[in-house]
Amino acid sequence: MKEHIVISKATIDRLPLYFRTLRTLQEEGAEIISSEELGRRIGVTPEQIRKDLSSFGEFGKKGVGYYVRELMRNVGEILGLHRNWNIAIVGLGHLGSALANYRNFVSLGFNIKAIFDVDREKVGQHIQDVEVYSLSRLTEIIPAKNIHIGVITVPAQFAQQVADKLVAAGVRGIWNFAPVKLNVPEHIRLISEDLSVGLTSISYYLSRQLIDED
Amino acid sequence: MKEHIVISKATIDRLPLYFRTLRTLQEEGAEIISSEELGRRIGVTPEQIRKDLSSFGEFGKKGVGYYVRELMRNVGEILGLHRNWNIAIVGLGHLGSALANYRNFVSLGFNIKAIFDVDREKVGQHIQDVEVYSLSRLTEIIPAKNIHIGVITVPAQFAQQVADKLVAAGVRGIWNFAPVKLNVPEHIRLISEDLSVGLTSISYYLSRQLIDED
DNA sequence: TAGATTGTTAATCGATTAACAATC
DNA sequence: TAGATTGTTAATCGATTAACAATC
Repeated sequence: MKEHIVISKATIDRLPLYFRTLRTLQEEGAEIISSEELGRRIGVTPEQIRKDLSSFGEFGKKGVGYYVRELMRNVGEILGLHRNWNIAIVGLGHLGSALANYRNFVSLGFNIKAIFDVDREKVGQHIQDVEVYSLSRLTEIIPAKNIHIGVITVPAQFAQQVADKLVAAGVRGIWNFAPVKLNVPEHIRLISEDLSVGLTSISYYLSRQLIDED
Repeated sequence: MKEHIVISKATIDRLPLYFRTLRTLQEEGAEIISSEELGRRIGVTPEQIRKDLSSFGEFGKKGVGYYVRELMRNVGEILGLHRNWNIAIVGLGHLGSALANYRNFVSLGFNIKAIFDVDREKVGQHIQDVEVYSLSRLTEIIPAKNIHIGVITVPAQFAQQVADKLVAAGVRGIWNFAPVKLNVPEHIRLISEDLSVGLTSISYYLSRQLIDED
């Protein structure tokens, strides 16, 4: 691996797409893939793919292409998917429940180890064999179960305090679905999703279409 | 509005964040906000905000700032949130069900008008007053209910055929949660979310941290 | 008026695309 | 060998940041 190259955020965001597509290809039985064809399947230019991959090493064979299985393994290692990550979901509402049941995460090496909620009715239940704990036990259970990543699916007004508790309890990454800006220390990796952004951006484009059509 | 300026994708993706924050400010009773303070709340530089807004018009007052209510109305209009959009959810699995129950959409002007699923057990049920129809009736119901946007939450292998049906039935936008690249005609606005991207990107950074710490 | 803050132009930075030598 | 395709450097494009005149 090349050590001193700065890898762009854009590249890192494309890697999961490469991984996903390589896995599909592998399932289909493909052994070799060119950047041309891979690009077509992903919706990215072949140059982009070659450039992205080249910041991590030389994975292809000139005049031939990339070996699907080998490239998948390499991209998987770059993404840290060769090891297992323990995650906890905080907030068993509709979204938290959907994520707790999402089988895809497991196949990527993410293991849900705990779920937290304040609702007494939910505490003690099991979702896919994972126990639901009272939020008050978060500080105790996060280190006990060696949780690396916390997923926040609580209402916006509670998100910051949940984030603070997760950080204090020792998680190293937070995946936030509450529509607020969270403040966390520098060393914590925070990714926020806002589900209304996608829909709103569709709304933007559709309104323009109507104007254009006038 | 300025007509001939090309607005960058990055700008459009930030607008929903501006809108969300302005709404919070308004609920807090703030009447005026500077780009400086707004930037702090959103996590964006003040220059960025002024630049973004200036592609649509002059919404601020020099030496003063922006009137919260007025700016919110303007950004809302830019995003097409001043009108109502009818949406349909295809696939009432865990995720589809979470989206169907997500109250936030309603407050932005998105009205869920229909839900489709193949499961006979689910057909006929109601989620928040919205009826669940058999997928076979999609072609009939989309135009009847004047659905503008279709949300795809079916398993990956069925996503393309659902997209085709939605397009044929007349939707103009598709919000896709299935982890596959969908092909749709040029005039259809497609936004794809892949929930595993966020988690995988956290995994990438956490693996690096470990290496750095060695 | 003086202080504050916008809107906009110019400078910088970063990411994508094009081109092509290296080589399988 | 000839054809194909990578890896990489250079050129282009686009987005962000800095600076400041305009003006409330």
